[in-house]
Amino acid sequence: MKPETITEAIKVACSSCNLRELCMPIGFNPDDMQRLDAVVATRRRIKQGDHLFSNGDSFTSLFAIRTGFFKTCVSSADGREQVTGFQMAGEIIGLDGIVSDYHSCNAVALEDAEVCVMPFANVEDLSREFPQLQRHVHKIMSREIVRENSVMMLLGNMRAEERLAAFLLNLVQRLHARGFSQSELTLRMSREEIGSYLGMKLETVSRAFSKFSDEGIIEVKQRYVRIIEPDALKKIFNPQTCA
Amino acid sequence: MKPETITEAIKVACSSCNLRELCMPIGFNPDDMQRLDAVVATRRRIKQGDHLFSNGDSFTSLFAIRTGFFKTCVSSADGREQVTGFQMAGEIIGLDGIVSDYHSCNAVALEDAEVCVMPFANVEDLSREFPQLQRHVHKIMSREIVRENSVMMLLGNMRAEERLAAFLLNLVQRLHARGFSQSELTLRMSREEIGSYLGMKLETVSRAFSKFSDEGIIEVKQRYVRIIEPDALKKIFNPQTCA
DNA sequence: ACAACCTTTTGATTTGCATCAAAGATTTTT
DNA sequence: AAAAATCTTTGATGCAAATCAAAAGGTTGT
Repeated sequence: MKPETITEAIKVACSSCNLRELCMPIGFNPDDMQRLDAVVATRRRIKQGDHLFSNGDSFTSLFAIRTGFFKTCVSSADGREQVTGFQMAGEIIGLDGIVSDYHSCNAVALEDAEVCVMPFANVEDLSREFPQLQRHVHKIMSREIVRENSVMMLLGNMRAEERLAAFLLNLVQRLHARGFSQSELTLRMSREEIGSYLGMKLETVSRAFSKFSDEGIIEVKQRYVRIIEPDALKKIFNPQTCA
Repeated sequence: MKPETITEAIKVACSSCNLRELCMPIGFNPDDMQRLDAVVATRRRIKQGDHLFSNGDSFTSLFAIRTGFFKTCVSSADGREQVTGFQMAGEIIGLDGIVSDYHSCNAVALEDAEVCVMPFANVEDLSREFPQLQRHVHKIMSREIVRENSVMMLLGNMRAEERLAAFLLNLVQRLHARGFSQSELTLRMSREEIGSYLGMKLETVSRAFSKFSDEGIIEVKQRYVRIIEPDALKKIFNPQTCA
């Protein structure tokens, strides 16, 4: 492949993924845009199952997912694992590393992936010059805090089926925002990983899938899921507003 | 009280609380320090039980707690409440509001409190001038993300007694960092609020307290708690490393 | 000082999910 | 293409925590 072709491919991808919001906040002139490109130092490919970073690794960069799908997880000292999130194209991972200069979680590719490596020093330098970039970095971190707040609500207050309904609705909504179907998805993670994220065992996840399927709310075939009755899912997740 | 006295009190408080890390990152010259004081616009007193901000309020400022104790919590549409954190002097609340310009949680004073109001526009403006302040703001947000990761581990993987042990150890450690006792504390929150934070019912919290007390690990008298055997608590929280 | 209210503790019972177990389904390896 | 490994489903059983209930302890208001 010619270098020109690669560059072209990059431009197309950046302008069509959420990453654009980080790399090129709206309202920049071409000169600024060119300088903002400097935030991305390199690309990195990660094979399915490989770690992008691990607990204890020193922190230098944030990563913007170009393609692929990741999970982040933390481990307790006695080996229990908690999946803290699933990330897809356009999302940023590595924010956990800023506070102590080393990562406190693992980021594992659930399928072959490519990320843009953004050395955090670059991000900070450019943030001081471009208030829009600065604001954007702050929003990304705040968004993650708010997301985790709602996961705490799930884990602390919701029952198994409510958790799975919320999970499916969230996943399909994010996929839809990326141009995929509102009703169909292929799960990139196992029942066990879903369970770890939602604080339940893989058998319970499987049973909840089967229950939804029996009720005609979804169609499940292994990792393929089709949402037949989105309103029923919303009602399970939140009995009040959809009653 | 004379104005001079107030100013003096402020200086003393700022240099002795964690807030200093935000207002005056280490290594600044006196001129810079003076400009950094501009980040704090005003003070605000909040009475016990009052809201510092509520879900839906428009976001303009971060708040640094000078004195007092807060809880933050989110509510589901059908009224279930999840406490997402307890905050004490020197800690920053309001980060949830950055992403969408309005708050997505409630901050409630658990005792009479005073906060420094830091208009976020000021924070961002000064961050662009002072890389140390910029770095500090990033670290504060990252720290919150990492904290929430570990709460997810608690909620997803730990049993009731492990959660309460972790909670007590975390509380006493933060109090100790503020000059309080390593072994004694007075809880500012009810059993119900502890339970909401830890994903369990108030009766379960009470039973776990009683169990620890029966085992001689702690002494409990209502909201007074004395930690008699910190190592036993650590062992409950994490069976492996302290075995 | 008393009444009203709220919080905490403790006991009895229920239940949702975990655990244990085993059989299919799917993917990977050889 | 068979064999091995992994993932998923489903059933039977057990248990930790929720729920229901009531009393005791503490706080607030008049």
